[in-house]
Amino acid sequence: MSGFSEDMPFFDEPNARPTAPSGIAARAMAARSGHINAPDYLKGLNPEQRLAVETTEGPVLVLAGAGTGKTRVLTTRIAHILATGKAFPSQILAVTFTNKAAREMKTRIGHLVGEAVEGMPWLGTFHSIGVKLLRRHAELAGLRSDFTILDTDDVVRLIKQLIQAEGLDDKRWPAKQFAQMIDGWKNKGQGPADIAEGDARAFANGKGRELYKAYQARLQTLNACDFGDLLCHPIRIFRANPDVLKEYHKRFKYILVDEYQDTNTAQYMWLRLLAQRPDAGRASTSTDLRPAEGRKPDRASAGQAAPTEASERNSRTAVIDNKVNICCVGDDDQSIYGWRGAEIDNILRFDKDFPGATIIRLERNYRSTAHILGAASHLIAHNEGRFGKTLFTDRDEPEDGKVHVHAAWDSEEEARAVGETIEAYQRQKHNLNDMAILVRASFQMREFEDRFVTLGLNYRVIGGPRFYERLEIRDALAFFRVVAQGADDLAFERIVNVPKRGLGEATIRQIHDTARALRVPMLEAAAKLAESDELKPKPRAALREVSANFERWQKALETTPHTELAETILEESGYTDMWKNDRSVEAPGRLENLKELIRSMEEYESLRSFLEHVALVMDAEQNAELDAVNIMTLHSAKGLEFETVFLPGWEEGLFPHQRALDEGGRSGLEEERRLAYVGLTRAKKNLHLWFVSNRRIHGLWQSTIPSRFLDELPEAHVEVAESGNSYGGYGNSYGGGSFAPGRGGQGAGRQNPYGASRFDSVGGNNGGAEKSGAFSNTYATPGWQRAQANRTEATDRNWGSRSGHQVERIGYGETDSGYGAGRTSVKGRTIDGELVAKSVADKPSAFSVGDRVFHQKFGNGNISAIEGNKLTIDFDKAGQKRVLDGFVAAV
DNA sequence: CCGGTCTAAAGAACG
DNA sequence: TTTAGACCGG
Repeated sequence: MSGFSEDMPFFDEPNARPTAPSGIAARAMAARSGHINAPDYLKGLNPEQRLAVETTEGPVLVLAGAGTGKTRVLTTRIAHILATGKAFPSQILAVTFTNKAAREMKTRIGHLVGEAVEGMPWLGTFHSIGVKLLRRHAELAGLRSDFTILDTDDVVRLIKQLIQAEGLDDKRWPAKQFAQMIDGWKNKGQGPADIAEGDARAFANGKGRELYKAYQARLQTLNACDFGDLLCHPIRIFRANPDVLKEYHKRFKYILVDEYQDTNTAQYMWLRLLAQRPDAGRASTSTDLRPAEGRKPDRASAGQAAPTEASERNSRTAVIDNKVNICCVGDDDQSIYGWRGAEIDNILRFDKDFPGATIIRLERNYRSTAHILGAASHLIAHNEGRFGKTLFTDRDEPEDGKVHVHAAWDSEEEARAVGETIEAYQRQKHNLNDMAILVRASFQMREFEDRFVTLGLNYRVIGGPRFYERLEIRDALAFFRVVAQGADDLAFERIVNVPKRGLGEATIRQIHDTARALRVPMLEAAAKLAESDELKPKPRAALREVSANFERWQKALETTPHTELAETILEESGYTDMWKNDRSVEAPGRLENLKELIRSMEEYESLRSFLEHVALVMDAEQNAELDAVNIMTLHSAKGLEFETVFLPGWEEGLFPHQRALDEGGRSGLEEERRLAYVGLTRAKKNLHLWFVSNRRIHGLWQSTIPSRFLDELPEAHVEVAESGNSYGGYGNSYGGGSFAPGRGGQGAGRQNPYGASRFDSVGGNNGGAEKSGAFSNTYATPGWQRAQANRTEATDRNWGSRSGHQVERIGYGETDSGYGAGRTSVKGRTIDGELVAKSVADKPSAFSVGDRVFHQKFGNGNISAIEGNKLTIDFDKAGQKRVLDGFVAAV
């Protein structure tokens, strides 16, 4: 058992019996004696869910559509395995992607099974389980078991050093870019030797592979690894050490994977290694697969008497012990992380990877209204690469409204209208917490925030930078890291001159060189240098102090409680003082955060375990008390649900995003469509989509055309609504419905869905007149016409500020670009009839400085400057604006 | 070492 | 338009 240290008991099963509490065990036994009295935990499952829970043996793929009870199935399945005694908690490997999901599973299993979950050591994220494996077998990967986990920021800094060490220009070859490349390789499970020649050549004049190698070597000397290594190292260890792998084969009787559609190639390989059995599929009692000594093959069959169907299946299992009991749960239609390395193919070819797999579809949706489901299903049906599921619901309540599509003139009006609609809901006694605005790109948030601040409407931004990514937290952690792991050069470099001690670039360079020459960590090298006379007095004294500090702290590590030590470190290093003396607006907040950091340390037993959790699982807490509208990206909305959902920005170029189309082509478009599907299916009752005619992108006003996804919504489930403006008189419109009633779709314009849109004539003045005839369908209603007429005339109200307004930011320091005043309108553009539109490269403008031009929104003006196709124009009335040259005409 | 100035880039983000 | 990062001068 190489790699298992004494203090990490590994196959330490409780002797007596599975740890399911007696209550559950009793219920499980009752279940076995007949099907009439199913245990409580199975009650309330629909037939498909129940099948997914009870099909414990063999490979199973559960295709769980949005809102079909996926988590319930997963947790109940684990509870079922435990309750029926098929496995001990420690014999179940259950992986998720996020800490949140892992946490939720833990608590929900806890509710089902009682306290027994405490014994589920292998329920966690891919990464946390990866660390666990790697700590056990660190030496097989050339690491010590106290290795450090570097985050993205550390990695980039490290790579930058390497690039410079290679004598390369670090501006021409940005470290960030290379970090992403490495990440991509690791997502595919590729080491330096495995990467494609082309990839290796693409960076740093063909030095890509070398750099990658140097990077890995550097990590090893630092006794560190990056996130990707948490998967790749175990894979390599398993491959090179069959005996180690075999132990895990024996251990894990059941494997469960959440969100399987999001797995990347490395995760897939990792799972394959753990799931594969040397002679899988063949009934066998081969010695190497026998359970560990001192244990019966299967408690359930061995220990319980009644020969029921369940126990029979168990005894069969005991014979075919090498069968792969892997259950993957996911939804191919919600695969939205291809850009992060996820391989939707993993889920699509599950039955090829695991022959004889049972595929179970969960299509009964418990979340949304029939209209919402209808809209979402119809949209996603436009994708080709999918299993094909259709969500359905029994709900058919007359008061359920259709999906609302709104048009607005520009993004300001959009934010205004959404705000009004939210207030209207609020007057109907809806909680703000039950509402969410889901955007495609985070820069869209800005406009809503501005608006809500003006309105005094509480909101909360979810996502964004996390707690431990803040400057002060990262600094503090760097101190702790050096104390805990003296070889952590990156951390050392980060704080050696914090607060400023006069240790500039030159001194650090010198420490670096000394460390290299002596082959010791920088901390040690610094200590040596401080004693030598190679430095000038000033840096020498400073360095001496630093190394004395660390020496003292490292000694204290063994004797002092870690929270106390942490406080001492921050005090003695002068770090807290540094912020106390800082008079910037952020300083008090930073001090507060440091306090919070110390507070959160109390939950861990040692500095080391705390550091590991910080790297892997630390989230910013959010304030659920406050009633506030939720604002987040579509990506971070996956897995959530809200009573009322607003989806702004459904325009070509933004959604689907142009870059997704340019880089991903057809599959990029399909992923965008899945993202749209995710957005639609977040809504339980009310769903509002918005598109605008004008949006400012990177400071330039551009006209936009409605998203093709709008055209893909079925008319039967959609109605076009008047946009909220000052003419609407929204106050009491909900329930009564001032939205224009649709007439039932005739499907006009379906033949050429992407060439022209039935929204063309309403989204803006992009050639509406000539087109409207061809699209006289549902949307040619009086309400719609009115909305159009009003759209251009929308006026500002006198918005007063409300007292008690609160804003919460989860994370901080958003860096979104925003929109200012001024609007423009534009002539229409067409996109390719092909599904994938290409962006147009900047062409030099045909205009010259001084030309007199006309702009639909701003009127006449003179061009004062030209950059490529971007014009700066002094308008007679509207002042100076920057617009794209396609949007003006010569006068 | 600090602070002002210039430039380039600006999609989503898990651990 | 906004922003972070590099760059330069004091």
